Amino acid sequence: MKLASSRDRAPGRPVSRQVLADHVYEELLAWLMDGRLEPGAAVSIDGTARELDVSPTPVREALARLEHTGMVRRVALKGYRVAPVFTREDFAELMEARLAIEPVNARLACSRMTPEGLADLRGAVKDLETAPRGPSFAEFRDYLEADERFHKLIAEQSGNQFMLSAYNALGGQVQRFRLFGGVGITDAEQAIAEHQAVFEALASGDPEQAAAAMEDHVQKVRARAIADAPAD
Amino acid sequence: MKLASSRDRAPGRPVSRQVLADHVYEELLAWLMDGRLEPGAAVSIDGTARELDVSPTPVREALARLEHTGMVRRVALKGYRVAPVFTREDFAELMEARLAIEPVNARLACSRMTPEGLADLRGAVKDLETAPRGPSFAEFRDYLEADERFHKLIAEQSGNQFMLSAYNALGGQVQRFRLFGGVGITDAEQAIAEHQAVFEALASGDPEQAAAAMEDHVQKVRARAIADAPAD
DNA sequence: CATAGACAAATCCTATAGGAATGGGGCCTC
DNA sequence: GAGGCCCCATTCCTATAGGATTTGTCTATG
Repeated sequence: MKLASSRDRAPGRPVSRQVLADHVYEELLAWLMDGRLEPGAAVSIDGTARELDVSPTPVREALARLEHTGMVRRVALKGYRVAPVFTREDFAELMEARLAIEPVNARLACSRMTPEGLADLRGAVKDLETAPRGPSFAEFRDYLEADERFHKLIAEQSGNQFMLSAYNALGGQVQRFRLFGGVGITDAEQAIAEHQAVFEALASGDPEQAAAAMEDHVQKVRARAIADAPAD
Repeated sequence: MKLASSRDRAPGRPVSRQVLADHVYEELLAWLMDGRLEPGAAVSIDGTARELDVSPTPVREALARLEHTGMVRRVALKGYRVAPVFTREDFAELMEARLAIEPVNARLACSRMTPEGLADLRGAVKDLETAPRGPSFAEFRDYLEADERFHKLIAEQSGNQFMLSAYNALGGQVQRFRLFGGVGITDAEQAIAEHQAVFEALASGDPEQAAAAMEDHVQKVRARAIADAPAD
């Protein structure tokens, strides 16, 4: 594979303002979410560099950033590995944390919601409704993406950089993908209804109602996931 | 300055299992907390490498990790800078986030508290009481360290890796140091009393009481800080 | 057959070198 | 005198090379 290097761009074009390490970072992120890198698999620095046709230096920098997100783990002098699979305990902890953080985000976002923010949220809900949700990963990828975007938009609209950081620390983007990695979407109808409820609560302008709707949603997600959890 | 390289160790001695990038990371962290690197100051990769007598590669890796903590910011092709100073809005957002996260941590920690955890907390409170708190940074450094340790211990004792990540995402360790950078400690007596209250609530084993004590503490910290906030 | 030791390949880690971009200072032009 | 242009020093960014470490395999020995 060959990444676009900053050297390759045509002269005069607006510069990309992005360096190779950033491209490598996003490429690795895509690999993780595509399931191309399975949990526990080793991520060789030199190997990845050869694969992407870059030198190990930017790969090293990209992995250093990824490590802090929890998606890969590093052991000194041994290299990087994709973080291990989610256990039931991990899932329970994640939901506990989401219950602590996301209703607060909804409450804050509700009181500071802009028309543009509402429009973005409406778009995410729409995408959630129309996204295909077949059994294979490629088919429900868009669904999960819209789900994640909905929650992330609320975190951003909270207007609180630390709440956004805390939300991001949950690793929502990827944890979500990995959670359903072998399961598929079985609760789309209910989940969509709950997202609509959250959206309407936000649109209504009542912060407490928004927080309650979000809490209800997360709790129901937890209940459904526990009900048909895959074996560890 | 010269960092200990893995090459320097005597043969046969147990290997350090730590690489140069880790040393650089911790050294930079210390610089940030010592105030040796002021907000807004540029952190040159090559310059830092020369200063620490290492090559730029491990410095680059260390900075990539630091960036994700919010302590330094990177602009592509321009380099790293220490994150700008806290504004009043930043502070308000931080306290809002702490109010959302820390009482939950206290509640969880209370129900899962171990005797060892309680002993550690007791030690942190003791250190808080006995730490000097003079006007200069070096003098109240230990005080802030004990304060931070107290809250971090509770986050760890929560037994929830995601709540701990969320807490760390607030940048507690450093934000705290930077907050009081030019102010000094003026509320030690009240703060110590509140920490003792939180500790006793945790020791009592009543999760709701622990959460309430923590919420009370954070709200009072906010109130006091707003009262005598430095000009932006 | 099991185990310990040695060799080899792969990998990580660091240093060095050089191309590329940025920022500042001086100079020229209008 | 003001504005624009060019040059140069500094710094970032990437590639390459080589030493150090780990791991798998193979062999020899008890």
